[in-house]
Amino acid sequence: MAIGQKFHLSIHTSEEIVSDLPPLSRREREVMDIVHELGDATAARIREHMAEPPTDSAVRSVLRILGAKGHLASEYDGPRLVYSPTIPAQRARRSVMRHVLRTFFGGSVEGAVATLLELEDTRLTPEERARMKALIDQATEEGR
Amino acid sequence: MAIGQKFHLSIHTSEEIVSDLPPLSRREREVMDIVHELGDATAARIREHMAEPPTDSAVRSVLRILGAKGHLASEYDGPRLVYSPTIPAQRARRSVMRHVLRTFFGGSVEGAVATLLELEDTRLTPEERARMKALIDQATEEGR
DNA sequence: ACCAGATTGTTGATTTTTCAGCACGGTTGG
DNA sequence: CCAACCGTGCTGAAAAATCAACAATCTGGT
Repeated sequence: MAIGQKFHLSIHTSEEIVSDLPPLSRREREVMDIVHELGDATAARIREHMAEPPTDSAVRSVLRILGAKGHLASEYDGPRLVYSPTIPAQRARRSVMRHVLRTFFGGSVEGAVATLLELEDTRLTPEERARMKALIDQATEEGR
Repeated sequence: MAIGQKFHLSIHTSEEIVSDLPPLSRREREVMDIVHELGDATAARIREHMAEPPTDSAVRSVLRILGAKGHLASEYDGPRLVYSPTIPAQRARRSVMRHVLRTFFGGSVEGAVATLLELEDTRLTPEERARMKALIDQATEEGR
């Protein structure tokens, strides 16, 4: 992708309608996911997390493009660049949840919660359980 | 993509590790999402749901490729083909949730539930509320 | 039987994505 | 000082994805 080029504002594709940022290719999305998971990360660290990592320089290319597209911000930490999502984490979380809720659960919050609770590796402490119930009541109180 | 070709089993990219099916390109993912949302659908109906739909024949190309890749199954309903996901809905739901949970919520079920409940358009009936609380207790009882 | 319109699959050209090679700058330690 | 590294960004070539045009097939109505 020619870096300087104009992005004609569009579409999602899946998973997000991250505002009006250009859509992501496959590799780009993989990288974005990793950065979201890590919070922020260097090129090397990102590469470590890839299932079938290409060359180091290839990873950097993707990072540069993601920067140009406005999906990633970068900052120097000593000698090396650290990348992080431009979209605030909370907003990204909501956006993904909204999309998943709609696409896979027909909008049913209950269905989504049920699936979350049924995941094999779900372990709840009594505190979590209590807080979650409280959240449910609270949501209702607030007119939801 | 050459249709007859071998897919060397791999990776997700995001959103899912749908088993060992080949990964999805951007358009392909968009189409898959639509099919998941609709349950099943014809080419025309899928096209209607696209934000910036290409030609009808372009959509069909994608559908055919998704079929070849094993992501979609198709069946004739009278004159026309109806497409549906090969992966059972419940399995797809779990898979996506697992991915989102890990990528965006650091594995915190509580965090995910909180976001679900805070979505603007979340409206709960008293029954739903009650059932969700029951689900929480139930999950715990079952050693989770 | 025939036609108009709709549905499907194929092909090949164009655009995008993916990736490795290379060159440059900065750091470290011998 | 200068070699051996590490990190960075650019460039261009190979691979994949995207898409429209086309031809074939089927449907239903006249």
